Amino acid sequence: MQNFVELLKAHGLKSTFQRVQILEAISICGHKDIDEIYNDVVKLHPTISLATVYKNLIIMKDNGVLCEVSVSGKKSKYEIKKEDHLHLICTHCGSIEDFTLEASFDKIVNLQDFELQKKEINLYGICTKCHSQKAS
Amino acid sequence: MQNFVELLKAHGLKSTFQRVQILEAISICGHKDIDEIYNDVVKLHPTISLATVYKNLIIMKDNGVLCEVSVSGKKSKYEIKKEDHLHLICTHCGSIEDFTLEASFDKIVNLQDFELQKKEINLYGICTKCHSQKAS
DNA sequence: TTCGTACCAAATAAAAATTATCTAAAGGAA
DNA sequence: TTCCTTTAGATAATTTTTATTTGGTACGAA
Repeated sequence: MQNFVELLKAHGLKSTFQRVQILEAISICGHKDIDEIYNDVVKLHPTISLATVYKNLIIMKDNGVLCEVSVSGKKSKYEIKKEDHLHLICTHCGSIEDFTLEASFDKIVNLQDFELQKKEINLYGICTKCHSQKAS
Repeated sequence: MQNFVELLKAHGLKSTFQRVQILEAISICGHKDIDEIYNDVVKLHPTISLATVYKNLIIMKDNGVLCEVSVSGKKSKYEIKKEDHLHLICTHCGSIEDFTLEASFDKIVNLQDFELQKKEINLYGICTKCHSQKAS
């Protein structure tokens, strides 16, 4: 359990009951999509609006508190930002497990007790073309 | 330029004008989202319905003709299925470049003339729990 | 304290995206 | 060609996401 009040302030965001509840909900299992988050928070705070959850997920993502995990064919999951890591995503039950390792990719794949079906590696950044345009 | 008629049949799908046009549109730049595909195809075939594009993307994905590339914060892109590879996604212009390499992850990252911001590695498969349930 | 400002939540409303339904037409095999 | 099955197109319905409006609350300055 982290101190989410401080986490929010450290990123320049006001700490509100709703934001802390959203972060609490995510931290329970590490990854949740918006419906799971809303369903969790609404139990503790029945008047919360789904739009509030949308807005706060976006603002917390933009300010580096959260990361969005794009999952093929499903709604994005959100996780509290931490160092880069792998996601082992089960195509059957949808569970996501984190896996931090600095080994080579082949090593990772062979080590796992996980029936691998698909590897998805996306590197986000600024491409050469955009980089040179920014400089000029 | 591939023979998309044969590709479809090889995956047990009927070859229709619309499906071939969708595949042609994707193959031009390698990755397109649904709006880009629709805008391309509608020029050649003005009566095509957006729902047709949706339906065909899903069916061609389910039958292994296409892959969905989840892009954080944007609509999924679709690509014609091939061997696993990296995606270099520019957060500025949205361009996607394929990068096939069997080197270690660190090597890949350092080699690139690409200002890396975020690594997203998702491995899809069947987790241990689901695997044992299927066996029983 | 009393304003004024800024930010936020909630409640709609609105817009956008996706899926379902139904009928006519096209594809593929005999 | 003929038949059967699948698909496309049109439309409606649903779902998802975003925008707008209103009211509340915290904070600082006067």
